[in-house]
Amino acid sequence: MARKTEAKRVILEYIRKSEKAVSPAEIHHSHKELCDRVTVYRVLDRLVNEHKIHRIVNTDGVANYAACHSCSTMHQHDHLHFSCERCKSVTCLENDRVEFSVPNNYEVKEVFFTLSGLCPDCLNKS
Amino acid sequence: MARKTEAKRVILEYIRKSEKAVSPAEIHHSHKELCDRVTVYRVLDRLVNEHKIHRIVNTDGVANYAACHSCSTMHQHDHLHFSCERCKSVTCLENDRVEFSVPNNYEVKEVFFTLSGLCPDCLNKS
DNA sequence: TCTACATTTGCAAATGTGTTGCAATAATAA
DNA sequence: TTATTATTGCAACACATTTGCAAATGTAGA
Ligand SMILES: [Mn+2]
Ligand SMILES: [Mn+2]
Ligand SMILES: [Zn+2]
Ligand SMILES: [Zn+2]
Repeated sequence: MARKTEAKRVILEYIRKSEKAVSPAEIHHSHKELCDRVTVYRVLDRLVNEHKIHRIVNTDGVANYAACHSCSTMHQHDHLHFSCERCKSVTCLENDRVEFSVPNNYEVKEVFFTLSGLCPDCLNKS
Repeated sequence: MARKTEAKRVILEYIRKSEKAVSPAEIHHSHKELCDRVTVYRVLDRLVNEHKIHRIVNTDGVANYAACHSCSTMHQHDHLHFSCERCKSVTCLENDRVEFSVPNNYEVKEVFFTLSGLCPDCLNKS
């Protein structure tokens, strides 16, 4: 049975309050006293398994995590993600869905749709 | 000015002949005497900049590379990719295009559409 | 063909992300 | 309260990718 721990509570709260998806390194840097770096990874794994957050692999290969909004029994994330090439931020575009055809003979379990370029912040500054 | 080197020629040829996208590690393992591991990375970077190949980040964060077919002046890859969770293979589904709406206030430069699950080979064996 | 020189390479070392083993700690069911 | 077991910290590991620098090499121009 899953236990309530401070690390889990604080990390989930942090992810839920964040505008952007966050990386394990970001979480650890902003909560140095909370727990070890390894614990961050383990807490994130648990939260993903409990459908509280989802994992987005950035275009540079680094994992980022964002809150789930309607994934009670299974993950359902067919929305777009935006990866900024300048500030490296990852944003869920929850309202932008994507249409595609499932290829023959493949069993699709998850989908990852990511656009990259410049986010609104970086676009303003340029 | 870009130079013709053996490493570059052989690596490009290998990628073009491959059915699946290939990782730097795969390239190096199958061409041990060709060049150093670091050179593989550098050659791949150059080939991407010259629009000869494109980079696909697998769902496990590892980079894979596949040949470009019509990217003379800039990369244009709005096709689907499939990432097999069992054998880790990455396949370009060049014929499967994706429809999406460009979000407001974002400047989109590249798109990455990846499905994950089981590829035909692994589906057969299960 | 020869030469100058920028590009490319090898090697060693570093960085960064993520994982694993194990003993100590702490949440919670009973 | 106590027993059970999930969770944690720490050290060590695995692996992908990058960096610095000196040596090698491709090629434009003499
Ligand atoms: Mn999302
Ligand atoms: Mn492709
Ligand atoms: Zn940005
Ligand atoms: Zn497969």
